[in-house]
Amino acid sequence: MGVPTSGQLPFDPLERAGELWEKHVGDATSMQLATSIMRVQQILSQRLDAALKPHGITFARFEVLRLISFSKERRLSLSMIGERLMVHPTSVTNAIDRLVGQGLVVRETDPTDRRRTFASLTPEGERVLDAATAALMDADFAIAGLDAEQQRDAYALLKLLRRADFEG
Amino acid sequence: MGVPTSGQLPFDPLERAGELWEKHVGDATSMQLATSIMRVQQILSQRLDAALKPHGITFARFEVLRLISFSKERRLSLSMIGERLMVHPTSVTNAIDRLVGQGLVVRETDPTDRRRTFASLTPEGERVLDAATAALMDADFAIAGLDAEQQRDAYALLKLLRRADFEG
DNA sequence: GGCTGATATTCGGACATCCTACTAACTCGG
DNA sequence: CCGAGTTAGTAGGATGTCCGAATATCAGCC
Repeated sequence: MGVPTSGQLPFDPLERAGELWEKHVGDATSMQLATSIMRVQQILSQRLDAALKPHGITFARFEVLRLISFSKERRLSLSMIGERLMVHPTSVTNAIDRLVGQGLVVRETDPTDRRRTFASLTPEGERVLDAATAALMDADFAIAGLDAEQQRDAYALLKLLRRADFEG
Repeated sequence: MGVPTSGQLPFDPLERAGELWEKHVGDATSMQLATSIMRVQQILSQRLDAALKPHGITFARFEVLRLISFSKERRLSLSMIGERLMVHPTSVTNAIDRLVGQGLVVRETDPTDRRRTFASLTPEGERVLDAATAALMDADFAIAGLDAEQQRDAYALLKLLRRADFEG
């Protein structure tokens, strides 16, 4: 099939890359971790999107729906969504456009500041969010192979890499 | 600026998301790790591409150049590149198209199997690869905040998540 | 030897992300 | 009270990734 997840290779390509790097360049520790993070994200993204496919959304759109549903007034400005998800404003516009097109979200202009646009869930959006949440929990968020303690350890280590981005 | 890396938030949005998830849904461990991986990849990708920008390539293209240079005969078929980097064949075609357009790589048809296409580095490709490698090592592959032991720990944990994809 | 199936690559389309630039609207100081 | 600067959102373009489908070539079997 040629699909990246088919994995016919009899060895771990990242281990191989590390050996070659050590031989030709030098210490491979940081290179291996950086590359590893890129690969794992790719794998995870595919698994998560596959789990959500029956519900017609992607993980990126799921995160938007979830964030809106968690807000106190059940609506959020697009800029707030961008800050919380740490994505570019244009990415939010793109996601909201699609969600509106699917009938899962509606845009409302803030009367007190007409630059601002709120996004809120439609009843259908609520239903899809609930079903998608159940599907992701059922799939354990594609985190297979790590027990709860390892998951927390990994989270703590990755948090150190993110630190610089939420402390200024 | 609205840039995702500017981070004006006084709190960690992933911690906040975890608290809300625990309150409204349930155990947040796997959700937090999955989301964390997505975010860290995004941050890393931006840092790595920024470090490579002066050299005119992205991290995706850097990986292709590096892989070719490590091969025994200093050339690789596109399918081999896709397997090793665990990306879709069309992604390889895309990357090679751009590298050829930049004059860093050349395509050659395998005379013994005319379905196959080899990619090899041009002298300019070698130069750019060396300079890019130095830039990435200088930036420590954007892995700031983790010492060598933590980096190896994180790598080992992430490897467990990848396992299913290189063992069939 | 030729037909069927597998393999290698490419084409076109869909998504998500970024960046730069633009418009509209708000804020604040003189 | 009005102009300069800031903020919110969107438009257009570039990258990279995936998928499905098409093309070309090779391999094996009868």
